[in-house]
Amino acid sequence: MTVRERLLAAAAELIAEKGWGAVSTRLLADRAGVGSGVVHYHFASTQAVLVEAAAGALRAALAGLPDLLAPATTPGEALDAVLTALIDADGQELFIETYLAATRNDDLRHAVAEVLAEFRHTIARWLAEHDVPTPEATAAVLAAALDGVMLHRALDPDLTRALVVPVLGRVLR
Amino acid sequence: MTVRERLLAAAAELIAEKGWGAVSTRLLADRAGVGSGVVHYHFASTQAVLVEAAAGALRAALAGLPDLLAPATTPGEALDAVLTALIDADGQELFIETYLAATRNDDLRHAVAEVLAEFRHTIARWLAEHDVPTPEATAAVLAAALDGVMLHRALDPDLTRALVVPVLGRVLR
DNA sequence: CACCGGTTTGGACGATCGTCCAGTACGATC
DNA sequence: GATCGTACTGGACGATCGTCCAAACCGGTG
Repeated sequence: MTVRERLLAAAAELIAEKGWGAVSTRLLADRAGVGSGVVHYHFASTQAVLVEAAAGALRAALAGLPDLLAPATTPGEALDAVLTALIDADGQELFIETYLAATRNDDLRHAVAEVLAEFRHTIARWLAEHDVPTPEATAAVLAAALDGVMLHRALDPDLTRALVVPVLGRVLR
Repeated sequence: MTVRERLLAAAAELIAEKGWGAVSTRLLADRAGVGSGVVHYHFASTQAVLVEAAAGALRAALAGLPDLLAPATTPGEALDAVLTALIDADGQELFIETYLAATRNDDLRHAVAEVLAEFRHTIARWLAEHDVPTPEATAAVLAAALDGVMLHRALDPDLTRALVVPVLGRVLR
């Protein structure tokens, strides 16, 4: 793992842990186990590290989706698979932080919009193949609902998969 | 409007505008049109202003909900009313910022948990009165889904009320 | 061995942070 | 008019911020 990669990994951890606005150059370097000056050797600015790390984490999460969705034959199975993956991901809060940061940074906004569009498209394709009505609109709302569940789960662990799937499953009928 | 209230109003604006971590003492005082020292005269710390402002905004939004929900007779009408109120509120991003900050501040966490529980309860009561199955679980998921829609709307204005209501309405049947 | 380009270090710089406090402004009370 | 308590101002303090840079390090080449 190169120093550059260690910095990106540290950034992803710290955004989720401390919040986007609380990740500083030195905190980043300390977590990566390097001197503080190396951040600006590999990146143009501290913000640039955060943006690249966040966009990378989003794309990585998206990459696993098709394989996850393929074996599901019923809406309940599909929902269950996606939710499990999202809950297991350590980056629950990272995603939310990234969405908020994207509203204030144009580079990040474009990256997030791209990933989000592909996420919706992947979901919509599965929905269309399984005869769910209005697949595009359903996918858009489902993506939002899933992120909302992630957000609320950070405050209320009782919002379990077993509770969410039956209710959200009604959307897919 | 007292200086104390002006500070709280400024805090609510700035959290939504700049993000929780980027609201500083002097930014707060400037927006409220007062000297920078007055913040620590009325409040114990800058964080305390943010917490009180955020909790107050959440409670204020919750206070209008019952009156909003009362005239609705169908799930579609109820959803439409709640979504309209949320979208019209200037504080879309304030709520999300507050949720994230609550994961890192115990005082705020308790305040948010309280408001969220009452929000769910209000929704659940309406659902039970209109014969929607599993009203408690449905209300919990609906609350999360609505916040998710608010979050995605900040990035994609195409996620309109007209698109969301029919899809999310399926949850209420 | 000397030398080199890429990598890393740790500290300097000015700006801004949260907090604190001596001093000012001002209506109420005597 | 003198005194007082509350509300407020603006600047001082040390800490930390992002950024930059001179110097050190280090494997590969002459």
